[in-house]
Amino acid sequence: MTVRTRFAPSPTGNVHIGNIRAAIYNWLYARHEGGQFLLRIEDTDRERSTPEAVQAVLNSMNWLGLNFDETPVYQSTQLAAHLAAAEKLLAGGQAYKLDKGGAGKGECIMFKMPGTDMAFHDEIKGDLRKAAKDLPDFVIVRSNGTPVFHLGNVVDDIDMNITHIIRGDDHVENTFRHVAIFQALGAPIPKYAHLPMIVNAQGKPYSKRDGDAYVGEFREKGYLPEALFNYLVLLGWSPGDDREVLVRDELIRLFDFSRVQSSPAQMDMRKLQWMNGEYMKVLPSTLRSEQCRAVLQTRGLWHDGISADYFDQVLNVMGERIRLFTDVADQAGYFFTDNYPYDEKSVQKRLKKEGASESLAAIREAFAGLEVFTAESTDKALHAVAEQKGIHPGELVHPVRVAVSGTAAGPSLFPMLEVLGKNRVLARIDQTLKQFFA
RNA sequence: GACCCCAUCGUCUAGAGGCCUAGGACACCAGGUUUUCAUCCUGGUAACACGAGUUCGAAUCUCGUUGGGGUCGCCA
Repeated sequence: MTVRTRFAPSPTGNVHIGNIRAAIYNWLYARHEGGQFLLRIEDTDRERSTPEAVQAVLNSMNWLGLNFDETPVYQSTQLAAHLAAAEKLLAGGQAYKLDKGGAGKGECIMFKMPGTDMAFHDEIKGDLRKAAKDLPDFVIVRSNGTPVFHLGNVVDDIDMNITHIIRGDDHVENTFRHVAIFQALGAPIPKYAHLPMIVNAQGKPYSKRDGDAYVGEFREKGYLPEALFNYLVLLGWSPGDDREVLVRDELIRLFDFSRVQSSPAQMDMRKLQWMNGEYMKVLPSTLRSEQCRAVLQTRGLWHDGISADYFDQVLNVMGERIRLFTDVADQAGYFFTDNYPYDEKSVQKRLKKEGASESLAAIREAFAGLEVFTAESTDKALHAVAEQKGIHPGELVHPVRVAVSGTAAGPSLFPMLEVLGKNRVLARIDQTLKQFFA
């Protein structure tokens, strides 16, 4: 029998990182086994389900490359099947009608638990059991005639021939109920795997307040889907050796429940960033520049005057300093606007110094006289000035860097000057002289 | 509160009784390279929650304690 897994999100907002990891594990396992990965939208909570939220789910999955097989099932269309199952249970005596009273709600349909102790095997947690007294009957159809989650969930899983249910830890308790329904309906019981939760930096469950918890936010912050995918897989699973940067095909080949952790894991944004850098290193340059340009556009730093050649040079000179796409705006914005901010600390350290203005002025003169303005020629010119003034080249390098970029950190100075070009460099030195030494 | 689950460096983890004076990665610190930053190289700090057992021997097995988490809806 071929393995069939599913991701069954309820579309009620953004896609949480914990949910998407469950989706990833479902996807990985199905691909590992050569089976199918299905999508079911559990949109029966009419109050909260919105088309936008459904689209958010689809977007997140698509971004991460979680392709699904077959047509997605919208749970709201399965109402008749759910109610038919309830009728069957009623007819078989495994369910009964009851007026639980209160607020004049009328009769609902209760599922009758077997009345015995229950147990099921979890692929990650091992054997889980529960005493009969802790397994009370529960509502499967509301008094208004609509099916409850437990019923719909199980009926749909039967309908979709799901063989493995991989979901969050928070469903462990539900599983006893679900197993009972499978049995009552005469359906084979799927295998279960409950994933530990992902907690925030305080070790607490993620809440709305925690940023970074939604898939879309990682995308906006400039992360690569491959990096997030790799990182998330490693959050709760390891291949058993020391490898960490594993491409998708390797993950598919290696993934296995026996190596899934059973304790909760914390996100470490710094490690995620490191991993993103690893993937950034091997990203084809056309994709890299496409994404970088998109960031500049949304930040309002892009304009038509930026030539493809200039843009290429900037990205080239920035090199591996761009670990996130947003770094191009955060660290290299001065390449795209003359109105760049001066970093206060850098100014204090490199400009507000004895002789800095004279040095800048001297360099400006030397640069102005250059016929060709390249990394080599500016390098030569700067060293000549240093020698002439009898100072260390660094005394000139640093002020020039801060003058033309506003910051003390950045690419090698001379290649950077070449990219900026003579006109810009001279104008920026003038501007700096005027602003800080006038 | 009841029931269930979990517990190795700051974080993610390796470890399925002797290979563990506990390994790797990120982060951090120090040094080297780089006239800045980053990269890169070298080195370093840092953990088996606690207590009893079982055993010749326990991070690994058992029990307890403590701490954390999940669930207890006519939400999903």
